[in-house]
Amino acid sequence: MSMDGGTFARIWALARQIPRGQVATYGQLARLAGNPRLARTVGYAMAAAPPDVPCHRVVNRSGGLSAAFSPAGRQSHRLLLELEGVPFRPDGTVALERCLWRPPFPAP
DNA sequence: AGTATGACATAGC
DNA sequence: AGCTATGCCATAC
Repeated sequence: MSMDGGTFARIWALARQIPRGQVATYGQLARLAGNPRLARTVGYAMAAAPPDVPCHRVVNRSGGLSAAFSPAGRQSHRLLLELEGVPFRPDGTVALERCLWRPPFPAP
Protein backbone atom coordinates (compact mmCIF):
# COMPACT_ATOMS: atom_id res chain seq x y z
CA MET A 1 0.00 0.00 0.00
CA SER A 2 1.32 3.34 -0.82
CA MET A 3 0.75 6.53 1.00
CA ASP A 4 3.10 8.15 -1.38
CA GLY A 5 2.30 11.78 -1.77
CA GLY A 6 5.56 12.51 -3.47
CA THR A 7 9.12 12.26 -2.38
CA PHE A 8 8.88 15.55 -0.57
CA ALA A 9 6.01 14.45 1.63
CA ARG A 10 8.00 11.46 2.75
CA ILE A 11 10.96 13.64 3.61
CA TRP A 12 8.77 16.14 5.41
CA ALA A 13 7.32 13.37 7.55
CA LEU A 14 10.82 12.46 8.65
CA ALA A 15 11.81 16.04 9.35
CA ARG A 16 8.80 16.38 11.63
CA GLN A 17 10.23 13.62 13.81
CA ILE A 18 13.27 15.67 14.71
CA PRO A 19 12.87 16.62 18.39
CA ARG A 20 13.21 20.18 19.51
CA GLY A 21 16.77 21.07 20.41
CA GLN A 22 18.21 18.49 18.09
CA VAL A 23 19.22 18.50 14.45
CA ALA A 24 19.52 16.04 11.58
CA THR A 25 21.65 16.09 8.47
CA TYR A 26 20.42 16.00 4.88
CA GLY A 27 22.15 12.70 4.30
CA GLN A 28 20.63 11.27 7.43
CA LEU A 29 17.10 12.07 6.33
CA ALA A 30 17.90 10.81 2.86
CA ARG A 31 19.04 7.56 4.36
CA LEU A 32 15.91 7.28 6.45
CA ALA A 33 13.85 8.03 3.38
CA GLY A 34 15.31 4.96 1.75
CA ASN A 35 17.88 6.46 -0.60
CA PRO A 36 21.19 7.80 0.66
CA ARG A 37 21.53 9.61 -2.66
CA LEU A 38 18.56 11.83 -1.95
CA ALA A 39 20.59 14.15 0.22
CA ARG A 40 20.32 16.88 -2.33
CA THR A 41 16.65 16.37 -2.84
CA VAL A 42 16.14 16.72 0.89
CA GLY A 43 17.36 20.26 0.54
CA TYR A 44 14.72 20.92 -2.07
CA ALA A 45 12.11 19.40 0.17
CA MET A 46 13.12 21.77 2.94
CA ALA A 47 12.93 24.73 0.61
CA ALA A 48 9.37 23.77 -0.29
CA ALA A 49 8.40 22.62 3.18
CA PRO A 50 5.15 23.80 4.79
CA PRO A 51 5.37 25.82 8.03
CA ASP A 52 4.75 22.82 10.25
CA VAL A 53 8.03 21.28 9.17
CA PRO A 54 10.97 22.28 11.37
CA CYS A 55 13.28 22.70 8.42
CA HIS A 56 15.66 24.74 10.55
CA ARG A 57 16.64 21.51 12.31
CA VAL A 58 18.23 20.20 9.16
CA VAL A 59 21.86 21.01 8.50
CA ASN A 60 24.62 19.66 6.32
CA ARG A 61 27.07 16.98 7.27
CA SER A 62 29.55 19.49 8.65
CA GLY A 63 26.95 21.13 10.84
CA GLY A 64 26.93 24.07 8.47
CA LEU A 65 23.78 26.14 8.13
CA SER A 66 21.90 26.97 4.98
CA ALA A 67 22.49 30.18 3.12
CA ALA A 68 19.14 29.81 1.43
CA PHE A 69 17.19 29.19 4.60
CA SER A 70 15.73 32.65 4.42
CA PRO A 71 16.34 35.98 2.71
CA ALA A 72 18.32 36.93 5.79
CA GLY A 73 20.62 34.02 5.20
CA ARG A 74 22.08 31.68 7.77
CA GLN A 75 21.70 34.35 10.44
CA SER A 76 18.04 33.56 11.04
CA HIS A 77 18.75 29.88 10.71
CA ARG A 78 21.22 30.04 13.56
CA LEU A 79 18.88 32.14 15.66
CA LEU A 80 16.09 29.60 15.50
CA LEU A 81 18.44 26.84 16.53
CA GLU A 82 19.88 28.81 19.40
CA LEU A 83 16.39 29.48 20.68
CA GLU A 84 16.00 25.72 20.98
CA GLY A 85 19.24 25.36 22.85
CA VAL A 86 21.23 23.89 20.00
CA PRO A 87 24.94 24.22 20.79
CA PHE A 88 27.22 25.94 18.32
CA ARG A 89 30.92 25.74 17.73
CA PRO A 90 33.28 28.69 17.72
CA ASP A 91 33.36 28.59 13.94
CA GLY A 92 29.60 29.04 13.74
CA THR A 93 28.72 25.46 12.87
CA VAL A 94 26.38 23.29 14.90
CA ALA A 95 28.03 20.98 17.44
CA LEU A 96 26.56 17.85 15.93
CA GLU A 97 28.15 15.60 18.49
CA ARG A 98 26.01 17.24 21.10
CA CYS A 99 22.67 17.55 19.41
CA LEU A 100 22.53 15.20 16.44
CA TRP A 101 19.20 13.47 16.34
CA ARG A 102 19.35 9.76 17.02
CA PRO A 103 16.29 8.33 15.32
CA PRO A 104 14.74 5.18 16.75
CA PHE A 105 15.65 2.00 14.96
CA PRO A 106 14.14 2.16 11.46
CA ALA A 107 11.25 -0.24 11.74
CA PRO A 108 10.84 -2.55 8.75
C1' DA B 1 11.91 15.46 -23.82
C1' DG B 2 16.44 17.27 -22.96
C1' DT B 3 19.19 20.55 -20.51
C1' DA B 4 20.42 23.13 -16.54
C1' DT B 5 20.25 24.02 -11.59
C1' DG B 6 20.87 22.99 -6.78
C1' DA B 7 19.33 24.04 1.62
C1' DC B 8 24.33 17.61 -0.29
C1' DA B 9 27.72 13.58 0.07
C1' DT B 10 31.85 11.10 -0.77
C1' DA B 11 36.39 10.30 -2.61
C1' DG B 12 41.03 12.25 -4.10
C1' DC B 13 44.89 15.30 -3.77
C1' DA C 1 42.99 18.84 7.65
C1' DG C 2 40.89 21.53 4.08
C1' DC C 3 39.92 22.28 -0.83
C1' DT C 4 38.57 20.40 -5.53
C1' DA C 5 36.28 17.45 -8.51
C1' DT C 6 32.60 14.06 -9.50
C1' DG C 7 28.20 11.68 -8.57
C1' DC C 8 23.08 11.43 -7.69
C1' DC C 9 18.18 12.62 -7.83
C1' DA C 10 14.24 15.46 -8.30
C1' DT C 11 12.48 20.05 -10.05
C1' DA C 12 12.10 23.93 -13.41
C1' DC C 13 12.27 25.88 -17.97
